[in-house]
Amino acid sequence: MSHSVYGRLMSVDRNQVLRAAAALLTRKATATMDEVARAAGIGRATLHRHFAGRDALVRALEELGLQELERALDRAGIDAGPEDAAVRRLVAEVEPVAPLLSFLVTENQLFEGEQVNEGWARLDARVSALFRRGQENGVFRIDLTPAWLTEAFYGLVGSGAWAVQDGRVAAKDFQYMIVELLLGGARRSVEK
Amino acid sequence: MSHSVYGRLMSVDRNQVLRAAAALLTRKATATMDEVARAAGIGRATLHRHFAGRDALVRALEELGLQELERALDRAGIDAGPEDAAVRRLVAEVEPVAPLLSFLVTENQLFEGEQVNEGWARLDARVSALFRRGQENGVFRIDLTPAWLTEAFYGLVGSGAWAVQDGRVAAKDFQYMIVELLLGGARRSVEK
DNA sequence: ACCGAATGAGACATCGACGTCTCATTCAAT
DNA sequence: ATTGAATGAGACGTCGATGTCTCATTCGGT
Repeated sequence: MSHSVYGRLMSVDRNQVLRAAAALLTRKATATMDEVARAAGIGRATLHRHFAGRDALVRALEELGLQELERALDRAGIDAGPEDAAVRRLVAEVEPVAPLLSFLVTENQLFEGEQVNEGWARLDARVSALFRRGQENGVFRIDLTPAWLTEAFYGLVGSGAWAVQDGRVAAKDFQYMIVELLLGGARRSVEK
Repeated sequence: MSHSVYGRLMSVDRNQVLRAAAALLTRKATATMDEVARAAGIGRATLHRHFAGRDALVRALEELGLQELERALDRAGIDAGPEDAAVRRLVAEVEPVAPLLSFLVTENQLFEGEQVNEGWARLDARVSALFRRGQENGVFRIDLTPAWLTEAFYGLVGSGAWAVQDGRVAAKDFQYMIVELLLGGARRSVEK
């Protein structure tokens, strides 16, 4: 018997395949199943053996992304300390998942309300709660709704990921650019 | 002879078809040519008579979007007066085109550098120049590159459009939410 | 060295969307 | 009323991607 991680025989690392798929689909969202397979270094048939179809693959990616995002939220310690610092930590932790997040957000827009993974709601709730707490503690302005700040957070992370990908922004500046704009805005401020 | 606008016989208003297509594709980027035709109230055959194929349709939408964006830039009077006020006017003028802009930006990401309309470069240059001028005049912070501010501008406009579409943000708050976040950021400021 | 699971390569049928074409019909101009 | 352009509906054929299947091969465990 050669049982491994989940009690199943596995020569190809499911998680590694997902990584490769994420890396490719992040750059080319319309990539073929065949292209995904090649990118993962496996045959198309094998890819199908692990993921029933393109849908299943995307769902698995969604699951992976949500897990990593939740973990990023955990590591960032969203619920403790000054909220602006928490946002800093959040962006830092989210950076590695940024491209995947961007892909999934775009992909979700296509679903047009079919059946959205409830994980997104939980994620939104956590991020939104951070901004709300910051408002209650007088750290964030109250005229921008938590829902919008959450949305803007996703948007900026996505924009940042693409900007880095296209070389319009240096990878090392990713965190700084996003955090500074999200927290401080573009206008020159007397404080700080 | 029934010559009309551009010297051709036209029963269907080409521009109106483009509007309908934009409205639909904005919501459902993967819409079929048939769906687009139905949305425009015409037959699929007629749609093909006006736009050789899906590519041609998207290109036409790109052209339309670029024209409207350029006009929005013109109307906003980007080159005059305080730069922060100019950004306000810019967002206000861009709002009607926001969904289409969002669609085109996403669509362009798929092209993966094939042949991008040079119009985007011109647009980027104009917006970027606004931010740069603002920096030179001490209105905007200099630690955020104009390229990134431009990118963030697109991103926030897109996020805003989707947030409104999904009802997460009130349509009337669109401009305010974007402008305030882009200019002032989320952090509570002593000034203002 | 052996055995069986897992893989890779390819063949195959299917399906959806596309692009083209035909033909009857509508409609505006004359 | 007549004419011709333009449209709508539908029939095709085509193509790319998908999903399934088979079979030879590889590879790890024993």
